[in-house]
Amino acid sequence: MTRTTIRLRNSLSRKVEPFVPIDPENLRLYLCGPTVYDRAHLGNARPVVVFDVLNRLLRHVYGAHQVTYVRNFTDVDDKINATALARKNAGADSSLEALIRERTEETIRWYHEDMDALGADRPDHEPRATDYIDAMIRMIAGLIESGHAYAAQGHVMFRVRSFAEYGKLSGRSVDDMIAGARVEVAPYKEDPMDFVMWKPSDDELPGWDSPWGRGRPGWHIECSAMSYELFGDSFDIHGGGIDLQFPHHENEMAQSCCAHPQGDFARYWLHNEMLQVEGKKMSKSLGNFFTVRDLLDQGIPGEVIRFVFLQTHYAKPMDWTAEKARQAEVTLRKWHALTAGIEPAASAAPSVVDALADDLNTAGAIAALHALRDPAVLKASAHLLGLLQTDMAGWAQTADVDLTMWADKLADLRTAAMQTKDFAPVDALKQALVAAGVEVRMSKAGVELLPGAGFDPSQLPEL
RNA sequence: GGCGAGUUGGCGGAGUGGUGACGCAGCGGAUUGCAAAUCCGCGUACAGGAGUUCGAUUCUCCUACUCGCCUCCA
Repeated sequence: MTRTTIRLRNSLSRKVEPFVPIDPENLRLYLCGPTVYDRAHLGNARPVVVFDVLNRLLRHVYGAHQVTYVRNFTDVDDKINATALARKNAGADSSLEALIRERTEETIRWYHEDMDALGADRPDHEPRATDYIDAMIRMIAGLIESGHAYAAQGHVMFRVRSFAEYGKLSGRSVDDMIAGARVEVAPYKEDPMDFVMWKPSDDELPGWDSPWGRGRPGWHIECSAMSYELFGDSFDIHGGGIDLQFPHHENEMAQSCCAHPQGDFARYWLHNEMLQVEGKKMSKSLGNFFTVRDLLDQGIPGEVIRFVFLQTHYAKPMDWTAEKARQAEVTLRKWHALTAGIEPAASAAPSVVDALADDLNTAGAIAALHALRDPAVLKASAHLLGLLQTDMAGWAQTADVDLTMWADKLADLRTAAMQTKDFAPVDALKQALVAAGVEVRMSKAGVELLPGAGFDPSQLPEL
């Protein structure tokens, strides 16, 4: 049996390439996770869902135990520090370090809740930057030793000019970027493009002892250090939002490739495009900024959010609209009803697998799902996309309320009305039931009442 | 300024060098006391221009427009 060939768009080559794992028995997947300073906004969820599907596909093709999925938590960050400091100044009776830990713990808990609601499987490892400070220091020290970095005024900088490939991932040249003048010039920098790997901390900031004094790591080094500790000097796929391509991933690559020149760092880079809301960039200033939790609290099920995400290919900008959410809900309700109580088939439909293998064509996979006629196959295939999972079906389940009394009453009124030709009482009860969210079906065979989309038992009419 | 993505019917969107998916909405019909649900049927869309070709929505070039990233940011 030949194994499905997965094709992926590799940011490094800017082409869709066949995916060939380094070791088919040990696939390694790294996704840049969140900085845990606050609730995840909707855009944060996109790479999570994209990678969740990739993870499912890889496990489907290579075997569940052959894939290791890592997603980090960035818990060293000035916004976290600021929150902790604010709590300290507001009279909190703990150390700054404890307040920071408290803030990151609560944010991670929220993150888990919200991503779980989207049906995203937890990664195999979720390393926290603060647990890998030693590894970062080791890597930085090594880079200084090999001449790729230098210490100055308590900082350690990466010497961008020492890495000939710098700019390869994001398709830009160091000279062009300097010409663009969007770089910070600092006295401790040899070159304006050099970036910080380690920076000093004052007493108001968390810090760790290092050969360069008490300080904290720059942003990029954590992924380099953690991926090395967990995966070694080469791994298969590294992902994140397209906005991370530069500078974050470019810098990671520079650090890692210089620190471990014998390795490749990441073979394939997968970047998802940005999210928009009703055709516009999501931003606080436009007032269209919201979190995953906001949507969930509005009663939009996580599965619906997931479906909307998957309708757009990850490499295209995705537009979140209320109308899409509405349509997604209709479709999912239909499928849930179709597959309720049905055992999923042994394997997913080839049409769905093929669509996903083609650079994660999730929209094509959904199209293929629509074409499936066998509910068991539909269910199994939807599972590959993380849809129609039983633990997510709760929202679509029809409320478990016995409507027999109302059905009987309606049937009686109808029978009587057939004689008297006065249908007003029938219509009155029917409308009341519809208002309560009940779907009313009357036919020659009799009356059938089904709880519908907005069913609210408290709105049922009195008898 | 640098880099990149996109433009398919009312909306969302798949896909293809030659019989124009699918979903939602809409319309007509069957059915129904009326509806709902269901079933049947309908729509003649691929930004514009030039080129390659027997033939292009699908390939090439140009133009227009939209959007994103380049700064903490997924």
